[in-house]
Amino acid sequence: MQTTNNLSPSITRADTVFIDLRQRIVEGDIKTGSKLSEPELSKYYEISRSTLRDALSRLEGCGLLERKANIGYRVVTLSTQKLLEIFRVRESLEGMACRLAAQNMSASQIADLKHLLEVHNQHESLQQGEAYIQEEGDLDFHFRIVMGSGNILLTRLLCEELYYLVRMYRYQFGMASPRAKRAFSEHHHIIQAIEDKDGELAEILMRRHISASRKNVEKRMNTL
Amino acid sequence: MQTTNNLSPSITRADTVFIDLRQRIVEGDIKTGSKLSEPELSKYYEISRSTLRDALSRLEGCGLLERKANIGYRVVTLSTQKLLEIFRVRESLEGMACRLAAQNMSASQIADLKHLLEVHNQHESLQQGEAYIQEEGDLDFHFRIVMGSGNILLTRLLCEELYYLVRMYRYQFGMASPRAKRAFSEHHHIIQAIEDKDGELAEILMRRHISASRKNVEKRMNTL
DNA sequence: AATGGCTTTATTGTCGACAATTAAAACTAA
DNA sequence: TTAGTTTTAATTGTCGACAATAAAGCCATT
Repeated sequence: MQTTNNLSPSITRADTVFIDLRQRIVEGDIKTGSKLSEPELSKYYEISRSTLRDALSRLEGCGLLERKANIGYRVVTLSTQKLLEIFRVRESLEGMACRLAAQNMSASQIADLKHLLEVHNQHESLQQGEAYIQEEGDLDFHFRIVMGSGNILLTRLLCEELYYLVRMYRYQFGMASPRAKRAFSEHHHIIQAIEDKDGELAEILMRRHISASRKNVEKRMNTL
Repeated sequence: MQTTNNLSPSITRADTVFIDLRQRIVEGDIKTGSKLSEPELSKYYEISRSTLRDALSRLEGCGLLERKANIGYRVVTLSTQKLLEIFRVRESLEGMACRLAAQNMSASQIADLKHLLEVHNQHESLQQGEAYIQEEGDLDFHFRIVMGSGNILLTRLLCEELYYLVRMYRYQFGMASPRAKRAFSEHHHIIQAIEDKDGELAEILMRRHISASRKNVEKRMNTL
């Protein structure tokens, strides 16, 4: 029997351009607030404007681009205000994700996550102050907990929309978090609550964890 | 000086089709899970496939359509499982919105909201059991609180993505909530907390309010 | 009759060109 | 020179057509 191959990638030109543009925007290669010229980009990627616009519309869906009728697409502008808004949304969504993860994560998933934490701890002690790896590790931790929630909608909102914005801020605002060790400890407490199947505590701890990062940004903002 | 008219609507063909399709999908005129034929729809609206696809891509961004490469767009399918996921997300996001609304809503905004509640109460006592008005009123209440949060990202996620899905479920699952009076009372308590600037309580009450709806669906699901 | 492969048809992906709108440049008048 | 207006150029919105892929129909074989 020929099973209807539901997992056929069928990668399309617009897909590859979408992924490449997304990376260039997140990493700041295409500057914040800059206008995207359709003729220019279609020439760059050697594709037609139609397929480019397909890719651009998806990037708008991710919240990385903004569009005005008859004017065109612009890369979103970053601001401390918007960053604080993201923290608020993450606090609520990831708090819920953590509560659900405590209910739904399997023993092996939890074991994997604990192992991941150990690996990150090794890295941290080896290359102390290496902010990049640290931050990527942090996001990896959060990513896995969201996946562990088993809530597809929640996962889509966080992993396919917000996290690209989060990475964009980290790249371009360069937040070398001074709370590395504390963050690691908080991660440890969170996973303990998940292991104990204490969803209520897990949510509280995750919310505090993210809220602390937000307050950290607010504090720095006030000193500037 | 000619101020650059930033508020020029510049309504485009794709915009009107987008809005019309959105309504037809939400109200079930275009059936859940059905495949959208681009040639057919472009003929129906008397537009080219290009501008139709523009509208469709935006509907995908709203979570009303799903797309597979080389296969096309389908209206999302509804399920109790997905509805429960929406409730979880709403519980977290609207809880946060309510907390922020308690901090940020102006006195006049709060007064307007209280007035709205009274109007809804009148309607409810006049046309008892008229589920439609009741449900629309409920969503209007939630809508205003989200707006009152002052968090643009939060507002975008809820009002431009989730609420259309919520209305779609209400139209097509026809949830004549048996908790009308209780819901009204809960709304009253929530706005009281907001008026008292008690963000923590406001969040708890809103979460309970939404959680109760979710449990209501879960209960009904078990009896079927 | 049912299954597997092939052919045909239809749909989506991609392309280039024209029309409508906006932004820039050039021009005129004070 | 500067403000306002007109003209020009560039960009986006829209269109129809072709190519690539998937679905449907057909035939042969078991």
